[in-house]
Amino acid sequence: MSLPHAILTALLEKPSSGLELTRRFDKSIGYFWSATHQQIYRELGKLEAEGLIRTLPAEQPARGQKKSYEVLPAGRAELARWTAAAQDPKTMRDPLLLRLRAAAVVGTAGLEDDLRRHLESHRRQLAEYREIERRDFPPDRDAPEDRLRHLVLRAGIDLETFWTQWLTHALAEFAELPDAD
Amino acid sequence: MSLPHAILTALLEKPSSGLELTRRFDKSIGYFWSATHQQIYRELGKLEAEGLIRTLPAEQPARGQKKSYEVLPAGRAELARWTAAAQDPKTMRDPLLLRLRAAAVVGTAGLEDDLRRHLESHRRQLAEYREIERRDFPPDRDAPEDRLRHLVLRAGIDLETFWTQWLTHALAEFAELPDAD
DNA sequence: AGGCTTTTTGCAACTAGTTGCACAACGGGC
DNA sequence: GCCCGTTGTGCAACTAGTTGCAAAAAGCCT
Repeated sequence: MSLPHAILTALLEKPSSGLELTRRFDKSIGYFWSATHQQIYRELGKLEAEGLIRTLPAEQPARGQKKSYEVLPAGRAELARWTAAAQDPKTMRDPLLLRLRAAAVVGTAGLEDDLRRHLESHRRQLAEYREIERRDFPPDRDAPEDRLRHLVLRAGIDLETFWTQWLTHALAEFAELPDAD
Repeated sequence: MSLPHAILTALLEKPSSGLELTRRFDKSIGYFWSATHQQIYRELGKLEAEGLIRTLPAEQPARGQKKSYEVLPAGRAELARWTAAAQDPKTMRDPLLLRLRAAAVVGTAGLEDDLRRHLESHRRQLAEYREIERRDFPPDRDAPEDRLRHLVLRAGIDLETFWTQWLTHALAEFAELPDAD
């Protein structure tokens, strides 16, 4: 049950409307917890019904019929509770590794191209993370919240680094394999 | 839609009953695609209905009586198709990183213990992978299927290595943080 | 033989996430 | 004034995975 807590975190960082949240879930928070706008609207409704958030009383006119939400004390308390609660390590599920295992049985035909696509995409993500690090975490900033956020970003960077290296290695292995299937 | 293909792969490696599959999903295949026994039984039923697998002709089945399955040619073809098909990189979802991000807002109280638990669990998994590597992939074996399976295992080893390092680093940061919340 | 436990299979209900679409409001172009 | 694309919100149906429980066969004990 992480989505509500992802939303609470995002709203604490900055009160937002559903669409703004959706946009923010396409970067930042969404880098390690993705969500679609439908999920977000549904969850906002629930959180409001539970009294963890509320709509900000209307302010600037702007366009549309925007509803902005902010976190109530009960919401902050729930987030703190969840953050501190012990959770079991998630069960791993990686389709790409599964496909490689399958390829050991049914042959590697066609797989190589997709590995290249994945490599490309991990490289792009890595470059983006590095850019964020350069922009948001210059060496002199180290307020506690910054250090935690930087730590999370480092996890992203190191994970993408791992994948680019591993995929590169995998492609090299493929090149050496007899390519019958 | 990976579960059916995980099962096909497992059954091609060795025909099994539902419970045997469940056991195998607790190691090996399950290391990167976990599944519960209920998922597996349901999926076996579907795969049989679709004509991708069949029960081994032993005795007519009844509840509580073992049924073993094997993959039919159509099943192998479907697995080959799926393996070669392009798939988008999965959207990342990691509750632990999310909690760290939340901790930057609501404080780190209580989180440290759970990080230690996770570190312990990743260390255990890493040791297990290393043992499998030692046992199943001595330096002289390199048949093509072995190389692919070894590649997958290397991914597991490197991922667990990353997590142990990152968690160690995170705990070190925590030690330096003012621990008010 | 009678009951007790384990093995093996499975149903049903639930939770979480995805996909496809609907609809209202507003701004801009003509 | 009217169509049209954009912004913003939302419902409904579907797919995938989880949890809790139960029931048939088989072995085990005395």
